[in-house]
Amino acid sequence: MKWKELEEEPCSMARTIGVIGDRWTLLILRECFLRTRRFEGFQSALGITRHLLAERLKKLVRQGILRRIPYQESPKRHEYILTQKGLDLYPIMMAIVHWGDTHMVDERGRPLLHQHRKCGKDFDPVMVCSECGEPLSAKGVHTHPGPGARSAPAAAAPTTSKTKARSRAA
Amino acid sequence: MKWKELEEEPCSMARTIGVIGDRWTLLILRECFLRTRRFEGFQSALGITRHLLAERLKKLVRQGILRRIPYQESPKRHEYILTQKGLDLYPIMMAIVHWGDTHMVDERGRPLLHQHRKCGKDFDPVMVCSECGEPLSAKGVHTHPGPGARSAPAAAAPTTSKTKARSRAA
DNA sequence: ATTGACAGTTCTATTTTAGAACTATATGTT
DNA sequence: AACATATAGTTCTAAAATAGAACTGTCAAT
Repeated sequence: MKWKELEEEPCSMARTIGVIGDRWTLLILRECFLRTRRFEGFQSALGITRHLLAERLKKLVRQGILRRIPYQESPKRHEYILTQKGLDLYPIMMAIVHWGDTHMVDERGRPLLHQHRKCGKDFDPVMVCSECGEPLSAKGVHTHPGPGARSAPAAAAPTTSKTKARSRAA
Repeated sequence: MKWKELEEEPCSMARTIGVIGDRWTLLILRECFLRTRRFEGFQSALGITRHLLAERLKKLVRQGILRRIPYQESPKRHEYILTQKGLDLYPIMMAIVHWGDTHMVDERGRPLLHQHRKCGKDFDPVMVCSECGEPLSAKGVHTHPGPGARSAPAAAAPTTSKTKARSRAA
């Protein structure tokens, strides 16, 4: 599969994965949320090759996740700042961190704690239903096709090639 | 960087990314949550090469995210089922889908809707503070080092190589 | 005049992934 | 008996992505 295609699939997850679903992009975004803004900052924090870093930053800017803003003239220098679209990735980041905190920590415990400014306490992120406020779990949720679904509710139109992907929505 | 190292970094995000942070793994997990269980099911739903699929499934089993369970003898056949550790990835999946629903849908709208069995309504996932129940945003949260932090709060011990990554915790 | 900071670009070597074909075991069909 | 089908892989080569290092260009400071 070419990863370009991913962004056009009728699946919100596939599309999102097409944009942020690789290791370096995710790590770059971590740095963004930790307030790194400059090329050298990302490079030295991550040990990513300069080539790939330049490439990924361009992609994130193209996708509207980062904005490239000049912070000095002569020589021209820019900072990379999260847009609102980028800031909206926060729940994904928190969910990833929380899973790691739950399943991947060693004896030493969590590397980083999160304090909610509003209530002042160290917290865990909890995902709840927007309608009733109750916590969500895989088993408590039923998925069904929405207006953007590609195929009829039941069976997807079979494709000709046997190795081609079936159409699958999410 | 070798991706093996990632799993040993003092950062819950890096460790998690080391396990699930690549395109195919994420898409395989999507299928798991959509109740795909068998090799051929994953293969035809995703169009992934059989080679990579076998490789990724092995890794997910090794990581305790999937369990390989026999469903028939002669010839021996197995299904791949999410463990609790795997089911705990649900908030990550939902967060990814929700971001896509918000920022990546076309005119047609969302491909898939989610209904909360408990309250019966179609919902969006909302990430809230475990302590006060208020919604979370990047700006409303302050991070600080926890017991597993590698370095002193301020500066990390500098590594020898200039291209080596600085230690960074999350 | 030289050094250093910053933000890249360019190059080759290595690793990963794509794509297709092949293996193996058992069942069902002609 | 011979052949096709289903399932779950493995093996192979070609193409693409990434690693690692060196290089470019602009300006400030020494």
